[in-house]
Amino acid sequence: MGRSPCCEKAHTNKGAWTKEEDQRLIAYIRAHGEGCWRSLPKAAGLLRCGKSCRLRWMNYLRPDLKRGNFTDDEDELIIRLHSLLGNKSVSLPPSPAPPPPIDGAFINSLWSLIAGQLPGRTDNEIKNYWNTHIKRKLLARGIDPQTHRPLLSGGDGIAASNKAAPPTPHPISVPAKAAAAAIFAVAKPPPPPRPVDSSDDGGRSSSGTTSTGEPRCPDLNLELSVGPTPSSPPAETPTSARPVCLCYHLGFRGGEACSCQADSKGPHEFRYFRPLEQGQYI
DNA sequence: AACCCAATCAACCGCGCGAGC
DNA sequence: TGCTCGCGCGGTTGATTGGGT
Repeated sequence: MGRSPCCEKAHTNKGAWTKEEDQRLIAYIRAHGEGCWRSLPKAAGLLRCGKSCRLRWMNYLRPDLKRGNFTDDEDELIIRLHSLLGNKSVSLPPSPAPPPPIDGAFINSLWSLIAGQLPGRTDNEIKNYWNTHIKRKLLARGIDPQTHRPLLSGGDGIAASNKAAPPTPHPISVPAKAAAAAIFAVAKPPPPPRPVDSSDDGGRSSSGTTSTGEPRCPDLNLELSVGPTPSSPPAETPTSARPVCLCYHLGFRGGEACSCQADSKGPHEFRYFRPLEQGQYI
């Protein structure tokens, strides 16, 4: 039997969007908000597939998108996050406690997770950027972009490294979503439904700058932690459930990337991540 | 000026997942 | 419990652009 097509393909436009189509879509979403993508094209008078409308809005028309080149900070963050979440699985040592429940709307998968840490960037944009720029950058550094391990000299780069150093079997390999659930005990709730503001700024304040306009060290909200939900009282928290910030593991120090601070007893703990092995790079 | 090729990125496609019935 | 539907993700395609010859 099979799935019904997502739209009536015979009567939909394909290819590049025209200005008029963009205007129609923007106007409709401003008036009615996002959602109901399947019925949106008809309601908005667009001869487009609902998926196509969603994609166009998400990746190009949203008012809070940041355009322009990626910064070095963004580059490095993408690399670090990819090294942790890449290849659709993340390795976690055995943990006695199951991962905390987590907001599924906020925790998605690889590219959207990374996009979630880069305000104003979309998963599609990051994915493209990864494939076109960062892969090459890592290869130039002698790092396999898939495994984040050093490439072996000689032979054919990636293939050689994969042959020689297949991914180490890890204690637990979980799909990205489950891994994310374990990693990201989100320190702030998912953003409220974005009010579709007619002002041009429309939420752009979340795009890496503070209200004063100064850059917020890539406003990464990198409070990646494992532990109780933010509502849990910080005091009295048993050691086994203490929030674990991963920004330290990601290489950030002294609150570079998040507002948390290493306590006086030492750096952040990162209980749920195996420290890098010798010779393993992020 | 014309052609070729690589890089870039918007958009498409197929599929998986979760919610609702 | 199984099915359908809608959403969203990752992989891929194809048009466009820019640099080199």
